Amino acid sequence: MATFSIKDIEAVSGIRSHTLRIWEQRYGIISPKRTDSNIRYYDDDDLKYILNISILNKHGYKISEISRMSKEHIGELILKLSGHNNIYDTQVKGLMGAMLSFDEFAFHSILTTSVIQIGMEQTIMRVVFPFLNEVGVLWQVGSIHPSHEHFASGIIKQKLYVAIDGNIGRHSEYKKRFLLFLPENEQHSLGLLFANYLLRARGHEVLYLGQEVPMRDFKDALGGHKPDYIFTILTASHINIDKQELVNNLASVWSDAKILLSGIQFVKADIDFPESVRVIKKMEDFIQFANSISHNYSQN
DNA sequence: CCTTTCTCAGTTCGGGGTCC
DNA sequence: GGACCCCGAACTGAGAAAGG
Repeated sequence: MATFSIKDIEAVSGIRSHTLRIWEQRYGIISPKRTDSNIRYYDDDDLKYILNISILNKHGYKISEISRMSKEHIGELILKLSGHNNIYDTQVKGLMGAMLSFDEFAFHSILTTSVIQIGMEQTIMRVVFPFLNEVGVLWQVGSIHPSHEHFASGIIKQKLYVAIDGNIGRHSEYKKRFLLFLPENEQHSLGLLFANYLLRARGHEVLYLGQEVPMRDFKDALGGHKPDYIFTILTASHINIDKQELVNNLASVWSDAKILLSGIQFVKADIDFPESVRVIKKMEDFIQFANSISHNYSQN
């Protein structure tokens, strides 16, 4: 079971640490365990409970009122709120709680409800990415296990696969050909998968090679597919790769294609980008680009 | 109806301890 | 040694209740 410092709780829940202490003192609302030197630490259940309290509090419930509610009642109210409004923070906190308790049903239903309410794209942009951002905060401070991240990203990927499936073969007359891949050792495929979905939803043809693609296999795929665009993402800082060489290789390997690069490692890299290369700084920019090449596209 | 008082919730301050 | 944590007390602001 993971443990969290009061600072971790503050970072994830948005509740200031002194406020947490005063809640504890005045309302006995949470009673974290203490180290031998009297420092508070919180477990998964505590964090989930605090996230729920924070949601109710933001929806106007008084803290004194919440302190008198049973955990079951709080759970019921949260489920109601997640289902009946589209304030994204509620969904983000809900996903966090579901992840920490490995509650697959809750995780699925929050995502599904959101997709029904605001569509797949907005769910990814406004709920999933902010959620992953918060996971990243906990990840950096070492407060969650890899299993939590795998659990969450597994379900999110599953949702994306289903959504992608629904668009297979639906090509528009203005379709462009895309080749999507991740360089060797780059593991974070969610962004690429989302790009796959965005493009297919707009009627483009996508050859999705996924992660761990060696350059020679990549070259084999090019001849058959003849892409108009090649898109890749590089985010992981630990990858020992010559980025300039990778960029040069990509620019020369299929000269008919434009190269689209995204991910922090390209965005902040000190590289000479050939003319055919375009760096996409944010996912919003990719969506804008995808819209600009997609005639008559309207979301959802 | 307006002012005063009370209640609630969050913030600030100061002093001391713990951790890295 | 500096960042972080703990605690209690006092302060602040908003809103509700009381009362003249």
